Amino acid sequence: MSNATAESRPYHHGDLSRALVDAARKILETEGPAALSLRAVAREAGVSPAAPYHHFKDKAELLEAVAHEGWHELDEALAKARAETAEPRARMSNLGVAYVCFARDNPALYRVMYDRSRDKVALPERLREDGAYCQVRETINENAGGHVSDIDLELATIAAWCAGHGLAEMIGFKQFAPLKAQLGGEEAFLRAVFEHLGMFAKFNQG
Amino acid sequence: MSNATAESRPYHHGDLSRALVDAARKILETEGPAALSLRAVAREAGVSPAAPYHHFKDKAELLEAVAHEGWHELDEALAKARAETAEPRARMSNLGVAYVCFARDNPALYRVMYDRSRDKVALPERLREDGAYCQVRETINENAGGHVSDIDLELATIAAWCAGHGLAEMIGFKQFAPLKAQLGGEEAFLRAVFEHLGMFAKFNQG
DNA sequence: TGTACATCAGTGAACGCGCGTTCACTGATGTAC
DNA sequence: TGTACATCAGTGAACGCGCGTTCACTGATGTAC
Repeated sequence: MSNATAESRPYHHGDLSRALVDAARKILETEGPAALSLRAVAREAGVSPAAPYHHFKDKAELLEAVAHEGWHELDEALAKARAETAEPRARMSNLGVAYVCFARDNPALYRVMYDRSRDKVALPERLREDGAYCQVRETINENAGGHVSDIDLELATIAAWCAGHGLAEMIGFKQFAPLKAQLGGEEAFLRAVFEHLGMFAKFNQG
Repeated sequence: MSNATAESRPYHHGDLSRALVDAARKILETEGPAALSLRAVAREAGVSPAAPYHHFKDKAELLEAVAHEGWHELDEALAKARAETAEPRARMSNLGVAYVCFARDNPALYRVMYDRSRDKVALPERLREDGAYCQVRETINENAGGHVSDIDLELATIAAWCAGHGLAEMIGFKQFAPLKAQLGGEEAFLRAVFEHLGMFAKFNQG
């Protein structure tokens, strides 16, 4: 769809920004982050190497747009998972599975998202009230029945986030294949690992 | 120490393999993984760009050597942390802190270690009985008093490993600074997060 | 409705760069006799 | 102990490559009158 089919493409593209972000994501998922050059993106979008500069200041700005889109989609995936049940415990579990599955399905995008965040003061998802981080925090708060100090809530959210991130980064490791098979699939494996984290035990004892 | 001081260096280096690995690590920690080119390593070691080829087949092989050294040092750091106490619960906690501190102190090396592992069937540390992974597993086994199935032990180890990895990757995030200050330092923050993971609650209830 | 013209969004060639790797070479080392 | 010679471990120049970015340009679009 995004390749240059010399036949029909008009001189003006129509929505090149969009097409460039799509092209970047396609390259990311098919060839990995190392292959993501501005020239490759332009090539994939069927456009000259200079064209992207009419839409993005430089390569970093395009990457930023890609990462931003990734965070947004992660937000949506978590919101969807969270809405599937009203039971706090199950919500938490669904959230964890959804998070890791997002990373599994978009591994290169996921890496770009974090690479772009690493040196920022705030993670993008923290900026919005409906962001992924806040959804996790609110779900933990529900689990605790609301009776938890701000600082404990923050720590628990960080703990959960880190556990999810660690698992997300490792879920693709070939290493785990036998165990996954033994447990009857990847999601069962995921739930079993979360179970073993005994996550949020602190807030779930009552 | 590794710069070319034209005065004294003999034509033959003596131990260029060693010097190249050192140079690579220095670049890694001062300029980050993106700056790690073979040419930069040779430059840092004060040697021509072709010299490394007498010691490593290609760039990948040098990276491999660097990663290998990293895993080895991680093993040692964990062994040291584990030996500091005989109390299983404290051992586990120390192991977690030591792991994350290793990553914090060698962030770029840590990333290279995982980048080199990502596509392998087995993680290097699993291959040796005294490796980091086995140390974690054994400590969890101690916590459980030895009464735990193989599969549960494996799952718990993976859970702990992922949690540690997630925290290790995020520990440097500026985001956490206020919370660290509030808790009285990075190690206190770390221990608090581990505490909130409620890790190994499953095996610690008795 | 038609036309002049400013602006927008492309092109394609070129820039300088650093990279991984190879090559023919040479200086230093060590070993056999 | 001395010497011929094979081997080892460097050099420095060169290769082709893809990159990010800039430049002068031009075709397409939209707006004022």
